[in-house]
Amino acid sequence: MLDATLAALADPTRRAILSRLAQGDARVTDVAKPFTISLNSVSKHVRMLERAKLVRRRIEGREHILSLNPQPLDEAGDWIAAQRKLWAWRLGELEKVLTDG
Amino acid sequence: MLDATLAALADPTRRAILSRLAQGDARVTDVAKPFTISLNSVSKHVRMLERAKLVRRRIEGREHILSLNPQPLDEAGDWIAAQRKLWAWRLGELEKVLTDG
DNA sequence: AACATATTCACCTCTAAGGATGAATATTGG
DNA sequence: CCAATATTCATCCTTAGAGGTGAATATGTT
Repeated sequence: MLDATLAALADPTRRAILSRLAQGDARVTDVAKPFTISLNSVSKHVRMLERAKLVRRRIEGREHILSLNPQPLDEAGDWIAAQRKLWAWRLGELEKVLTDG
Repeated sequence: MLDATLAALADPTRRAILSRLAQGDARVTDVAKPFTISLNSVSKHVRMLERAKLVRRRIEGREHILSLNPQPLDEAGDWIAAQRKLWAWRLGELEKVLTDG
């Protein structure tokens, strides 16, 4: 699942959509407002965020209300945190070898 | 810079390459060994990792030695951590409203 | 000089993503 | 019923990525 999550996060438009939703649930139109691109393009971005399960949609009449789902972000964060630790350890060992022995 | 970093991390082959390099510097050929795809394709993945500055290359004779650069990973990790906090806060507030208010 | 090794370059194919526009669908409000 | 609103569907264009193969380049070895 990391694939879809990280790919979804790689696009600045989608990150902006997520930031918007972090302030509260919103309709597709609301979310699209700040962008210069077409509503249709925003709709596609939203669909990708849904595919990555970062965003959920509930339909109320003709309005689609979007909300965040933190789970995939947690997973991605955990993976990166684990790598950070590994890398830091590895670079620390290297340092030891260079200075101490 | 987040764009390139997250896009680079979105591919499983590239994440595997990074994991390999976390165990120690290695040549392009070494890094390519576990994969069934061609050396050429791996070389291209390495180039993308370099573009994202996650990997550095030093040339020793005919060998290109690859090593990790943790900085972009730190930035990506920080962004995700910040979002996680924001989202958690937002969902916490929502919870309050639902139960208490 | 000749050969092997390490890596990239130049192309080609296929698929997916990002953008646009115009039409279709569903719902709400007079 | 009819018009406006909210959203997606269908289609098109362009660009980038992931994969492949074969040739080119550079270095090391005998």
